[in-house]
This record gives sequence, C-alpha cells and structure tokens, in this order.
Amino acid sequence: MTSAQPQYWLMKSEPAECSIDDLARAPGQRVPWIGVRNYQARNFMRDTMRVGDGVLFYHSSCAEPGVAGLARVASAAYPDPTQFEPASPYFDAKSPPATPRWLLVDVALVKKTRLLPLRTMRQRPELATMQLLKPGNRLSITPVTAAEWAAVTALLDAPET
DNA sequence: GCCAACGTTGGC
DNA sequence: GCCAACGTTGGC
Repeated sequence: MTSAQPQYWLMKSEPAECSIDDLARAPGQRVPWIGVRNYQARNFMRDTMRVGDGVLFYHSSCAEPGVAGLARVASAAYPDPTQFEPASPYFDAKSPPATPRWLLVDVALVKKTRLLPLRTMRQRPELATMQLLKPGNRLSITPVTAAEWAAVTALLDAPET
C-alpha cells in the first residue's frame, strides 16, 4: 500500500517569532520550522509527514490566537541547525552532532487567510474533535483529520458572521 | 502575571 | 524504574 492519502497538520508558531506575514515575506515564501524541542512533535515530522501535506498555520501565545493561513510541508525532515548554535535559544548542548536529536521540515505558504480565532473554533461543534481544542493540549504540531481540515477551510472561506 | 497541564530530569 | 521537583506551554 503505497498510495498516499492526503495528510493534514496544525502547526503552532508564535507570531513574534514567525507570523504568517513573515512566512509570506520569506525567500520562496518558505521557512525551516526551527525550534521544535518536543519528541512527539519531532516524531511527526520525522516519521509521518510527507512533502505536500496540508498545514494549518496557527498563531499561538499572542493577543489573538487562531489559524492565520494555509501552508504545506515542503521538505523531508532534516537536522535543525539551531540545536548546534550556542547563541540560539534553541541550542541543545546534549545533541550529538553525528546523530542530531532535533529535526525540522520546511513549510511553504499556500495562502494567508483571515484569522479564524481560537475562541470561534471552540464554538464550532464540527471542530470539537481537534487535538488543539483538547484540554491541556500543548503540542506544537498535531495531526488534523480530513474532516477537520474540510471544516476549517470551509469556515475560512465562509463570510465572516 | 497567573496557573493548569504535562513533559523532562535526576536522585534514589 | 519510580516519582517528586522543576520547567515550559499557552490561554486567559
């Protein structure tokens, strides 16, 4: 079974670090997803993501958290260079250079959308299954089902109410 | 700034 | 391998 079903993800980014506008201004409208230091999120990038997977680009830790755009996975996983940069906040002294602990993928812009606020998402029963909305969720990368993706993109396309 | 949730660390 | 302490996330 090699046929690839489309896969979808939600990826959190602090807009003070990299906003949807920063992504739109980046060379090739593409950025390396630096800074993931959680094994579960790393494993998603390393083991499950494929080039072309859909990404909900989510703004976290900001005044208006929510989905700010659509993107796609643009590379296979490769070592996150910031783990070896002592001046970086993402430096990890324990990561062996020969077998880097932390990986990343490149993410490319598909389109900036209007903001779909977290508070709105919480009100939509069709989104209730999203891992993002589960109590205590902190994972910065979570899988999104095809049904959830369809529901989110439908809300983004719908006129604001 | 608070705090709940939860992942990681390290002593034993 | 247990588990308490600690650190981080991230909404509010």
